[in-house]
Amino acid sequence: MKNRPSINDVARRAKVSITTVSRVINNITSVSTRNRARVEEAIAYYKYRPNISAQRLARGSNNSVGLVMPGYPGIFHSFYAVELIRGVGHACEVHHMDLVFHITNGFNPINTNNVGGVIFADVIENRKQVESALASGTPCVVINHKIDDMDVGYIAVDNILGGRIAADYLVSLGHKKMATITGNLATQAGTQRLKGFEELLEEKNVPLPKEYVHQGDYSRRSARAAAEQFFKLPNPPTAIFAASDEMALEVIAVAMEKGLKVPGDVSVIGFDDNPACLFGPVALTTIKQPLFQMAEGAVKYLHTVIAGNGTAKKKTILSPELVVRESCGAPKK
Amino acid sequence: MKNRPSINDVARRAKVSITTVSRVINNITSVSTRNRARVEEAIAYYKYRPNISAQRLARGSNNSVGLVMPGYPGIFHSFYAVELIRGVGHACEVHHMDLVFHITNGFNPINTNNVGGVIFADVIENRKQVESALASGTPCVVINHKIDDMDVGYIAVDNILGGRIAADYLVSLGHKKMATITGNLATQAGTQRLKGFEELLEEKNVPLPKEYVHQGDYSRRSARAAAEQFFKLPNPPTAIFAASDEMALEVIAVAMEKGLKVPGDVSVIGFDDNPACLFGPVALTTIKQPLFQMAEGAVKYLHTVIAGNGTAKKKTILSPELVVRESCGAPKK
DNA sequence: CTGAAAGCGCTAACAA
DNA sequence: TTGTTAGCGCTTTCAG
Repeated sequence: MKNRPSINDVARRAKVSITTVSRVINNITSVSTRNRARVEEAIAYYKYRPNISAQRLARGSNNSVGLVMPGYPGIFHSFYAVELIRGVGHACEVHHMDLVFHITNGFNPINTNNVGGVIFADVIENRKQVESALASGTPCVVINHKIDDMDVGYIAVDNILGGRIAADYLVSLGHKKMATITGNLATQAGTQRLKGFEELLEEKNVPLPKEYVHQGDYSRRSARAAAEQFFKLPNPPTAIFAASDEMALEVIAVAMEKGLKVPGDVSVIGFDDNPACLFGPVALTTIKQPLFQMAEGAVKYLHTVIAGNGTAKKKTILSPELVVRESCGAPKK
Repeated sequence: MKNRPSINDVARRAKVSITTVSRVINNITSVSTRNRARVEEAIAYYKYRPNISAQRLARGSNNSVGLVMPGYPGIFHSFYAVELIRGVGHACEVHHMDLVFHITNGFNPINTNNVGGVIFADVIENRKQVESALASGTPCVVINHKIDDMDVGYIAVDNILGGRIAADYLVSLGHKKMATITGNLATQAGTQRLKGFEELLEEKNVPLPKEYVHQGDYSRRSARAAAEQFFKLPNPPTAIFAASDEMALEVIAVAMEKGLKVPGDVSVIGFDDNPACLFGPVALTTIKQPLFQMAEGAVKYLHTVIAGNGTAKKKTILSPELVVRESCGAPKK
């Protein structure tokens, strides 16, 4: 079927030993220019590419990274997941690593046997998986979830700060009645964005009544339910912080259906900085979270750990950033 | 670092030869119950998992599948891509195959060296990649693009039929002025949905003036531009067929911004059956395309080809289906 | 700077 | 039903 040229073919044609071929493949300098040229010629001639399985077997190490995504429904329809995949995919290409995908229910231990390292895209109920991966000696890094009680790398955004920034901005605009639609509270990002929001409001002595906090799950559907609740309230909020841009977009949609103006009647602020925010009827003000960079950072981390050279920073916290566009304004008098 | 138990450890503990261990790993029946039990005990004891690189090297075959996605901007923000990834990921899990990701610019030949087969998620300007993958002896299958002049498998939906179904439904509702926003016309799906739409209209003697055809690219942004054009026309259409649900959703959004009722003033029909269609202000009527199944089918195809047993159907065409919800009605008198 | 030789962990004839 | 033996294609000592 597939009958590829092997290192032997190349060596034969170049009239050198396979060792020499191996040396040029691996960029080892101690090869004479003459031999190097011959080998390169032969490689080109055969369009030779080393067999990775053989390399891995011989080297005893594996330069592929597993990306494990929690498989809850809807995860794949989120900007979050998709941006992560893009970022990880891109970084893997840059570092010449293979990307292997695991979509997990969170329970079965994932097979870390055939990857050099694994990236967990958030950790929800799958701590066990991280533990067992770690136990097998596989380098791990988790994205967007701080874990300080395990010896695992992470790269996360400061979600508490994100919640605070949102609240602070709204307060600075003069709002007194601010509501929030949380993310999935099973995720650390969800609880922490809420926490930051609450914290800052408390510091500013702005009350946050229970009916102003609606538990969402990052989905448009949950945002719609929440928004409808909010607008039905006898004393509706003048500003809404949604824990994801997709939810924020849905809030705007609901508001417009009800004949409310954004930001005239109600201000809306999101979280993510999803490019989709630019194209709706109102450009969304949001908290930018550097997802793509987190993904890249995770790959880089594994890359240096697997290569075993240099030291990789184990715990990284990135800062979110306010991006002001059109969806927030001062409250109506 | 990673010092895994090998087949030797297992054999030693079970007091059998490594061959026997190999046999139980590979579910070969000719092993006595006693030995099988011992081996299983040893495997459990060491939590042994075979080294895939070694298996692949020894077998000379590779059970991983590469998924190559065209890397044009926005691809990853589309329902299409995401659904495909989900489907392929799921099917790979079922078949115990690894999924390796390639995001390609369409030009560099993709490295098929380390995969047993490759799935092309559509083919745009990357025919060359398919050719070279095929030339290297790698089984290939392309999704959503019929290619009859190459010896490659495909699994596609009948997009011409899809366009026809949309037009037919609109006509049956009594519409005379129907417009369409096409998909990216560099994709086969884009041109064929348009073709089917045009075809049927012609058969029914309904004119399709040039200003009723707007070239889109599956993105919300392009749909917005198109919709604004349509609604500005002195004689605007009473129904719009968008080649993707995301575009259809945007058309509805624009319509509502202009104070038009859907479906009262304008009917909208999409393509995909994206679950997001259920949650907007108006549930979207659409043409369902079985993306998830296409993805699964592609994996199954490769699986049987790689395993080399049984015959796999090389060319598969699936039918799209009309899903009636709320966004289409009869035209206003 | 170069090559011979010994594996990496596993599968697959082939014998027994 | 079992084990012996040769590799799969590559890296890596170790001599030269």
